[in-house]
Amino acid sequence: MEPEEDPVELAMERDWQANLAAEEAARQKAEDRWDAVYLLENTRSTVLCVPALRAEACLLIMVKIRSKKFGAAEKLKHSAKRDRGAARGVNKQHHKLKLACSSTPQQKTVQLRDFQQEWFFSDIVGLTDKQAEMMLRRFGVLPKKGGVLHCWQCGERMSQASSSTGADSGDVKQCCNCKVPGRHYLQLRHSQVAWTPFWQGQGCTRGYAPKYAAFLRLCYCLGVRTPPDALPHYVNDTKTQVGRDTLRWWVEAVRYALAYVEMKEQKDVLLKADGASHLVVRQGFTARHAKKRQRTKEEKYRKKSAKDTPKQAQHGRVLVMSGRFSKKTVVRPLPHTVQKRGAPGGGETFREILPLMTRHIESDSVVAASDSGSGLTKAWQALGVPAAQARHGLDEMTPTVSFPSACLSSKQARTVRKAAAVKKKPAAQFSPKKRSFRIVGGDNQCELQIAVGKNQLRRVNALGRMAPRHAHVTLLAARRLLQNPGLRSVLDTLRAYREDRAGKVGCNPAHFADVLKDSRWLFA
DNA sequence: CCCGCCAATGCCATTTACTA
DNA sequence: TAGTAAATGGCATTGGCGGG
Repeated sequence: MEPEEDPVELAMERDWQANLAAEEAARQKAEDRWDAVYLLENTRSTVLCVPALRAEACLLIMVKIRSKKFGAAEKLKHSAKRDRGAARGVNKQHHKLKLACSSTPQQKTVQLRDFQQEWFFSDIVGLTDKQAEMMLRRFGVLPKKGGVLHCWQCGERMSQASSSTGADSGDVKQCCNCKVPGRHYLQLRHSQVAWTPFWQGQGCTRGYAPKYAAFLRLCYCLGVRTPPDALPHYVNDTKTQVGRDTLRWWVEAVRYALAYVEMKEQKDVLLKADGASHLVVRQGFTARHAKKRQRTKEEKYRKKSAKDTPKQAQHGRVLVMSGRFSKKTVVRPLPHTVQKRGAPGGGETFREILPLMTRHIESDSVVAASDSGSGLTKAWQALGVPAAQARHGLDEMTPTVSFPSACLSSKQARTVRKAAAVKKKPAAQFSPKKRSFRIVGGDNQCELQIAVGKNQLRRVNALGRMAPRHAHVTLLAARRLLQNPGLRSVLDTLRAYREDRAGKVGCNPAHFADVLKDSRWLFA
C-alpha cells in the first residue's frame, strides 16, 4: 500500500522526522534510562498489599510490585537478580513511615448513578425538531438569530450577500474585503449554523434540514458517556435516521468542542504552593500486535526500499501535571513522535516540556515528585525545584527521597512545612533537627489521573482505537465528561466553543473540528 | 450522504513455553 | 511435574477510504 501523498500527511511526516532527529542524540546518551521507560510502558503494576488494608494502603502510599513481564524481564535476570523479598521489605518500611502522597482527600467525581440532570432522556426524546432547535438556541449552541458575524480572514463585519449561488442561498453572508479566486467575495453559506456541527458536510445542503432533535438526543447520550455503538439506538427513531457518517461526524465535533473547552480551562491553571507530580504518557500496544505490525510493515517497506527502517509513530503523548494537595490537574498534549519499531519508548525532551512546566508551575513554591527521565530531570533542575523521582525500573516503586532543607526556597519551605504539619497522613516529614526532609517520590497522583482517563476511554470503547489525529482530543473530551457529565454540560461546552471561535480571525468555518487543520489550540 | 470493505487494535479464553 | 508467563485464537469495534 502506497502512503498517500497528501500534503498534510507529508507535513506531519516531516515533523516526525525532525522530532526523531532531535531526539536521537538525547536518546543515545541516556540509553539505559529508556529501559526503565520501556518497562513502564509495557508493564502492569499491581497493587500488592494485605487485602484488608488495600483501600487504606492506596491512600497512604501506593506500594507497587512490578510483575515479571515479557521482554524486559530477561535483561534483569542476566544482570541484576531481582530480589522481591528485599523490595517488599523496603516497601513495608516505607509504609510504616505513614508518609502520604498527599494530605488532602481524593477528589471524587460525581458518580453517574447519583448524577441528577435537569431533564430525563424521555423529556428529550419527545421534542420535535422545532423544539429541539429552540432549546439549542436557548443554550447558545446555535447563535441568536440575526447576530453579527465577522470575517474569519480580516475581522471585518460580514454583510448579507445578494443571492448568487442558487435557491438555497438566502442565508449567505459575505466579506467585502476578502476576495476569493474564482468568486468575487469571500462568502459564507448557511451563516446561521456556521461554527456549529450542522454546518459541515451536507448537513444543511441539498435541502436537508439539520436534524436538531437527533442531535440533542446524541448530546444527551454523550453526556452520560454512552458507548458509540449504542448511539444509533438512542438517536434514531422511525422518522429520523441519522446515517453512520453523520453520527461519526457529530461525535467528533462534540468531542472536539469538549477538548477545546477543557484545554481552555486548564490554560491558566497554576500549581503553586503545591506538591506536583508529573508523567508523560504514551499510547502503547499489545505486544502481539506490535510484533505482527512489525512483520507486515517490514515486508511492505522492503518492497519499496530496503533501507527504510520500520518506524513506529507514537500518538497521544501527554504531559500530566498534577497538584498533590490542590488536586488540580493539567493535561497538556505533546506532539507525535516517531521512532524505530521495537525500540524502547522514546523519551520526552527537555525542550518540549519546559515551556509547559513554566506555564503551569510556580517553580519557587513547589516541591515535585515526578517520573524519571532525563528530560524531566533536566527540566526540574532548570526550574530549581527539588524533585523526588520515581524509579520505575525497580521492584521497589515508592522511594522516599530525602532532601537537605537548605535546597528549598522560602516559599518551598513553607509548602513543605504545611505538608508536614498534617497529623494523620503527612506528605512530608522533617528530620528531628529539621536539617532535611523526605517525601514520597513518584507520580501516583498523575498515574491516577491517567488511569481515570483510560477508564473513561475504555468505557466508550475508545482505548487504543483512536485515530491518531484524534488521540489527544478524545482523551481530553473523556476527561471533561468524567468531571462534567450531563446534557447541560455538553450544551454549555458547545456554546463556549462557538462563542469563542465564531467569526474569529483565523478560525475557518470549514476547519471546524478538524484536528489536522486547526490544532493550534491543542499545542499552544 | 450512504455503503461496503478492511486494517488496526483491545480483551477474554485457551494453549504453549519455560523454569524451579 | 506444577505453576506461571507469554503467545495465540477468536471476536468485536473503530475509523479511513473509495465508489455510487
